[in-house]
Amino acid sequence: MYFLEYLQRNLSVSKEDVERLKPYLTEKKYEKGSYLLREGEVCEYIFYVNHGLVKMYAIDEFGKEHIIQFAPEAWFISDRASIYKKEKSKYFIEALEDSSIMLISEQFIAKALEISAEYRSHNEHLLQNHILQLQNRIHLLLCASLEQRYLSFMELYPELTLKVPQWMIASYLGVAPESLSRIRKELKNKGQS
Amino acid sequence: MYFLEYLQRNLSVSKEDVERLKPYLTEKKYEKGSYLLREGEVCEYIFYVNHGLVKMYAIDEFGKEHIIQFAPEAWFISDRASIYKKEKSKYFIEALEDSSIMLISEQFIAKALEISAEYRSHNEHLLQNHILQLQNRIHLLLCASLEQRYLSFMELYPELTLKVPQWMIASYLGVAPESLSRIRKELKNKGQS
DNA sequence: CGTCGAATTGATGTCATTCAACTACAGTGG
DNA sequence: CCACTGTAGTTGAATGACATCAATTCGACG
Repeated sequence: MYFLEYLQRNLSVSKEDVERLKPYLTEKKYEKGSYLLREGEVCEYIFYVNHGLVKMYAIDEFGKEHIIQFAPEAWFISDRASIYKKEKSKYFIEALEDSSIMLISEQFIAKALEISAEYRSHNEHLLQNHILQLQNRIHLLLCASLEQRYLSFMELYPELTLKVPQWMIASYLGVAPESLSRIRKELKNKGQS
Repeated sequence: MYFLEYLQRNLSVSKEDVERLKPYLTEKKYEKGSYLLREGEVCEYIFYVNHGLVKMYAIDEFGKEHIIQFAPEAWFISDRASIYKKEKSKYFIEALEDSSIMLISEQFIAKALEISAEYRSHNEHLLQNHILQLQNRIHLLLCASLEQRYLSFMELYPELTLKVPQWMIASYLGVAPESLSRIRKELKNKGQS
């Protein structure tokens, strides 16, 4: 159970505590193409990717997909808006590969916050990090050229640059796949000259 | 002291606790056009707007301003990335009107977290809300047309639609002021017909 | 009334999108 | 083993949306 390893490594949670928390966790396998969350459902879990790869995306009024986030191994992903406000989600979360996912329920979080001061600060750390991520994304969308955004994508997700199809990266960056293709060509030429 | 009112109203913090926390707070007046934070400085505070109006923005490589957030009365604003990681900020925070700002130091937050379980959940609430805001912004930037973004700006900041100059709204939306002007014209025509 | 910044408008330019054609490659079934 | 199919990626041409530039109007304020 990779998530519990993660907990023990990062938080030095005792074995007894781990045992007490286990009932609030579920490990679930998802096949490639299956959904962790669908638009219109209320999100119930924070998902931790033990193994595999997952994307979260929205569909716009024209039926176009816009990728909000990727979550490779050891990342968290979730629609916090939906969990927090018990609203229907606007997003899909879908497995891009066969994946093993840890479903972290609200009860788990409540219990863990209660038991462990360390978990409290860890939870805050996660929230803070999420904010940094999102703020950085906004910064890039507002201030940076497509080229810069692509370069910083490769920094953020180096493993993914080769693994996921290019049209998904384009969707994440907010451009048409053809445009990304042209940018990559330019970058190649720059690199040579 | 409006922020303390806010605390007492939202958190039923006792008077004694308020007294204990006061030393970690500063109220400061900022004149229109003065800076709460400059690019390159490390942000030390969460700012709470007792009264007035404030904007946070970045300057891109061409010298263009991009507004990340507005904070009217009773809003919080800060560069959490800078506070949290003790990094130099990429942002400016500037008063758009003469403003009264509460400077909330990290010591304040640490103390309050220690003293009050209620403050802990309040703090989490703030972080969650910030995430919702940011995620919504990203959603709009990726999925929505300029027109939709403008409409949802007016929903989010109804007071500001008239108060702040249009070119700032354009900057917030990520377009040229001329483009926003044309969109507004279209909206007017639609409304009539 | 004159000045300055903001907003509008029109003309033009630029960049990304769209559409379509074509290549490359993987998987399928004869 | 080879055609058949579908998906991804590239490329070119046409289109469209927004940016830019310049001129003008509007409105607040001294």
